[in-house]
Amino acid sequence: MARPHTALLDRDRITAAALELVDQTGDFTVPALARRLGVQTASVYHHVEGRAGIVELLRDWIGRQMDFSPLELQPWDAAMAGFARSYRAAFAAHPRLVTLLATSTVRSPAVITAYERMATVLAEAGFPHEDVIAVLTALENFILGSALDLAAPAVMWEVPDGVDAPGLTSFLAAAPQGTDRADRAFELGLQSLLGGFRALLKG
Amino acid sequence: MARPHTALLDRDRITAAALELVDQTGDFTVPALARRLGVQTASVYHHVEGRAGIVELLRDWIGRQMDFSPLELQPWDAAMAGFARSYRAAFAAHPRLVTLLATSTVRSPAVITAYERMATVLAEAGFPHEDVIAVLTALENFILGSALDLAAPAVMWEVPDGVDAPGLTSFLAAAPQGTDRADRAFELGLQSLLGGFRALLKG
DNA sequence: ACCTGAACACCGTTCAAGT
DNA sequence: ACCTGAACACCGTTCAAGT
Repeated sequence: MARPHTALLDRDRITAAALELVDQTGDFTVPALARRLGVQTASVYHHVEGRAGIVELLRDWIGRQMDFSPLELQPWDAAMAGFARSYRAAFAAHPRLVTLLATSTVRSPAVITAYERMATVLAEAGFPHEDVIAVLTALENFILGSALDLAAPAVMWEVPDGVDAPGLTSFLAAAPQGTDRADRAFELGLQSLLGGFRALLKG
Repeated sequence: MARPHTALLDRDRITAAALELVDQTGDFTVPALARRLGVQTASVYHHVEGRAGIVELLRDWIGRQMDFSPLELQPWDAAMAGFARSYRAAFAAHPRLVTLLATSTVRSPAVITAYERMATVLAEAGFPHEDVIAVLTALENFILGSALDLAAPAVMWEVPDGVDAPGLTSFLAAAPQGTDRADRAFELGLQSLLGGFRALLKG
């Protein structure tokens, strides 16, 4: 074939195919990607910088799925809650993407801009300047951990044979199941964290 | 050679070698592991159930590094804080292990027992039984996210070229650097989360 | 500029053969 | 029971050759 008149490949098509593979299998390989796109493996390398480049495409993509308009809410803790929910919701739609992107350095322009806005909001709310980053990091850690929880199997704690954990077992039975379980833990944790942040402002 | 009189391999030696590789390179492969142990790749498979089995060995190992004696502290929130610090400290000693184990299902007998104790402590402290799991999950999510933060490069937010984030940049400069940065965020988040949990008990 | 086919070093896993 | 050597299917990446 060699160079066709209309390109067979572009970064958007690569991103979409990679996302499908991750959604379906939890991971992706370059050959599987090429197969799905009806193209040779080597062709993919003309559009991205290796497999790592495809992971970066996915990282950018998920950043662009987030709705950051809640950042304009008042007061500051409503903005923060809205941001956190939007962040987690993007991953909730593609839970298996989380493990792939779980290294925490944030580079995505959209997400950086969102954190810039959050930082400003926190400073205006009266948080000491030297604490702003710690507050944001703590929130980010909680969101990321909660996103990972979405990718986990239905049960978070699996009591192995020979281990006696009657309390845990009965509380697991009393707790919400399925999607509700992760949602409930996220909301309870988010409210608690924000409540704690509010207390910091007064202290 | 074939079967030697004293076995060349056992699960402990495999675990130790895998841990060294992860500490040094951030990952491990079975051939590299075998090389380090002076053994053929195939030999490893007589002692573990594939590469996944080695990951399980590491998961068990890290669980056994945690000191759960703080769980006996009074009151309940001191126990919870001690547990969280012990959990994170184990990963702090081997930060690159976190990504490898970041899927959240907990199976390790030691860690399950610790959560059993936590669950009991929370119920005795007065938390509604249907909320116990959500409280534990929220804490676990925060700890896991914070552990991932330990494996991240020094900078959590990397402002890319062309993006303007003056606030974030200046707050990053005002915040603690290096190890202190992650420690500070963890402690601030932990205190906030526990503060929020305390408020739940009163409401 | 973009796609192909072939090549390379590497990985996870299995298995018959040896003690 | 435990280790080896060889084999297999697979992966990430490169590169010369074609349009």
